[in-house]
Amino acid sequence: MDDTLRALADPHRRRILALVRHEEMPAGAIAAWFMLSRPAISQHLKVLAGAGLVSMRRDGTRRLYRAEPDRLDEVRAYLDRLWDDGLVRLKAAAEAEQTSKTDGGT
Amino acid sequence: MDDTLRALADPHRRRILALVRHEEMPAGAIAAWFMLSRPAISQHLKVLAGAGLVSMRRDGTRRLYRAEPDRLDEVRAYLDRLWDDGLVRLKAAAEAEQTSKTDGGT
DNA sequence: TATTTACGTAAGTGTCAACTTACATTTAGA
DNA sequence: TCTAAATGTAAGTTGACACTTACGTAAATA
Repeated sequence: MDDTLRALADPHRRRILALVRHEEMPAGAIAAWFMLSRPAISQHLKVLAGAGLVSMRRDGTRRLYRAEPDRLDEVRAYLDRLWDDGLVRLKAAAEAEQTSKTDGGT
Repeated sequence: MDDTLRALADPHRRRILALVRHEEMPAGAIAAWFMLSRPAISQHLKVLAGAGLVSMRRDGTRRLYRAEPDRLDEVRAYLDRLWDDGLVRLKAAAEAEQTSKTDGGT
């Protein structure tokens, strides 16, 4: 979830998500919409894929990306719980331990 | 919206939000839950306040913080639009949520 | 096999964000 | 007014991140 929210925190990545939300699109076509280098887009796509927000399939030399709605639904569910649920306190404590483990040195 | 999503991208700030989601809490009490310096928490609170996710009121020397649910509702609405340009999925979510409480939405 | 096309990866750089300690500010009370 | 308590602000350091250019890789084609 942490990866997902960090991925969503970037405006360029949100634009990419909007582009591929309903139809798959090759990386080059995505990059064409931005005034960034293609490698930059490639790196953004990698972040989005790592967060589970997009999926990829090969088509010859091209790579077609498509949004993954399930992941965003999970974000929505998480935000709902963050607000309404009492369980979040426990989860927050759990994340605290996980933070100190994986995120040992910032 | 950009400020809000960046604010939510930090695990410490999400923990703070969970702590003050339903009752106001002084800054010191919030900081007591973390293994961070109080200035660090103070800065996080500033970010959250700047994003409109928490509000503050003075009580003597203390400052009581409280979550602002409206802002998170806006985040959810934004994510809905990001996916479907709103409409279908938002309507379904609204109807699903209508059972628990009445929510006007935007 | 050599070349072209489409794309990812590596390496390097500048900027920003999340901490720290030290100090300033505001309010309560003796 | 002086002190103590609660908190915010300033200044500085470190690490992460979003870029860039240069290079590597996989698939189609001649």
